[in-house]
Amino acid sequence: MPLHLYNTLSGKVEEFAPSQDNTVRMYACGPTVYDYGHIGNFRTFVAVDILRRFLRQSGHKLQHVMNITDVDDKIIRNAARDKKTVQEYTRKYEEAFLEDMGSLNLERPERLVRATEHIPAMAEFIAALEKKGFAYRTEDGSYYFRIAMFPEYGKLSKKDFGGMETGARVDVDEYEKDNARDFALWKSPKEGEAFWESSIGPGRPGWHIECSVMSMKYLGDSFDLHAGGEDLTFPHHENEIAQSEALTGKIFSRHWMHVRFLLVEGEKMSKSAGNFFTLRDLLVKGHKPSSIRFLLTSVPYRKQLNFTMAGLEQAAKSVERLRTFAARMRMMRLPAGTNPAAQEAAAKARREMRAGMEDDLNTAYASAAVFDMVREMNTLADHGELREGDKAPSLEVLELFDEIFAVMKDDDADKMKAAMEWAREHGLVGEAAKTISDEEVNRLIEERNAAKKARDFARSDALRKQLADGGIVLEDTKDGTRWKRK
RNA sequence: GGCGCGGUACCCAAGUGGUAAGGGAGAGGUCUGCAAAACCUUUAUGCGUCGGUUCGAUUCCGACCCGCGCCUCCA
Repeated sequence: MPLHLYNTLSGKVEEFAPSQDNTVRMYACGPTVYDYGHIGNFRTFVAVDILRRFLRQSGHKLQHVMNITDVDDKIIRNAARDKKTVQEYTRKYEEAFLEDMGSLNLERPERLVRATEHIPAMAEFIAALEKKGFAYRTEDGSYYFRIAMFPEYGKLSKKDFGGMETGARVDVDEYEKDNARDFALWKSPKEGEAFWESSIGPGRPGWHIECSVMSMKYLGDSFDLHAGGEDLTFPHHENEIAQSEALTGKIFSRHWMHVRFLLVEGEKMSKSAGNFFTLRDLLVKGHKPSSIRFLLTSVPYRKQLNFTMAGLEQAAKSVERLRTFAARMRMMRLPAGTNPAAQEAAAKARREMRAGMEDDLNTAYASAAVFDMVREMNTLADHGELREGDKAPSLEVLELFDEIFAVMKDDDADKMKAAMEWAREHGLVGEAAKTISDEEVNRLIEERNAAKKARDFARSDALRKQLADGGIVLEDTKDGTRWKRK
């Protein structure tokens, strides 16, 4: 079974496959770097990451382009306010974004491209549109796209713009435009704000043109998939289609994927509602990046996800269950051989996980398949029915799972520590709690085991308490002591 | 108003025309020096409400109620 994905353009779930070379050419709208990324941004980026990881697991090659929008009205305004260049202003947020991607185990797209480095190409693109009659220049030197020339306008967002004709009398509030719906391709310079010189005059690019130009430059006139948050469907993506298809006469992107917004504590996230969280806010508050990633993946991308602190706790426990199981499998000493029941449990999990992902990236179903296996293996292990040869297949299932979900590796502590250091540098928090090094942990565990052996339980419990105070949780098993960071 | 999505146990959530996955939480139990982990049992005759189609509907159709999103360069 191949992957089936919902396509906003057709409004249906369709089989998805790259059109050439087994390489998926995809473009995802990236961040506008005017601030730190928030949890809503990251739901979209995590969903795209899940897609790309699953495509690769399915044997496809990837050519994934993501833009960094480092020029827009807000950036230009803020940069002017702070008396900085646009580049100075955006660079720190761009770096922060890349760091945040790392925290959430988001893979780097094959290409990350900055809008400001493609301005000449944008100007040329606009000039070509003007030549074909799809764009016009207004008196102040701005350029607009003439929607009336593109009858398919609205096909992505399913909006009806019928009856809009060139010169038709509409309620125009911006008198310079031919039609109120015409959108800006290029904006003439404003007093005191940054602008670029170009072949079509001075100014700055509109938002939509950036994505058309960069996607086509690196992926060709037509490519396989374009993704973004649901709010981008209209007008952003609709406008990209109009610009690109007007120019080339070819299909722009064959497939459109839109990720639904998340809610925070049941409400739309907004600064005024007090439920606005950047990724950094959460890390500094002590939430693990793996919990955040797991919560973000736990609800399929087309469903609204209610992001709550309780949900974060639950996600943390779910991840812990999987990690504990993996550790148990690795440590357990078992008799040689295999158990057919265990072999089948692993095979089934593998099948079901794949089936779930192929069904429009049903991450909830896929992870349920893994949890099913975990329970069955644990039961067999408890009953002494697991064999040495059963470990590898179950660990392989976890590896396949983690190629996509990427939450198994316990590197949360390091990432959180980095976030705390950042927060401290920015005066957002006081001193971080002391952490115990791995070496120290192992030394204390040895000391405790010696105490246990001597049946000095008071001493051993004191040592465990000491470790617990440092956030280290111990588990004694017959094959030795396991530990993890809380 | 236009377009669209959703309402499943205490919470999150999958799913199907034939009788409710998974995770978390709660309760009881097993194991263990204690703990942790793990396992077992248990928690929806019920899937927003009311009708209809059907041998049979949570799943299809209709109406209604509730929540939410986009339509404002907010992912």
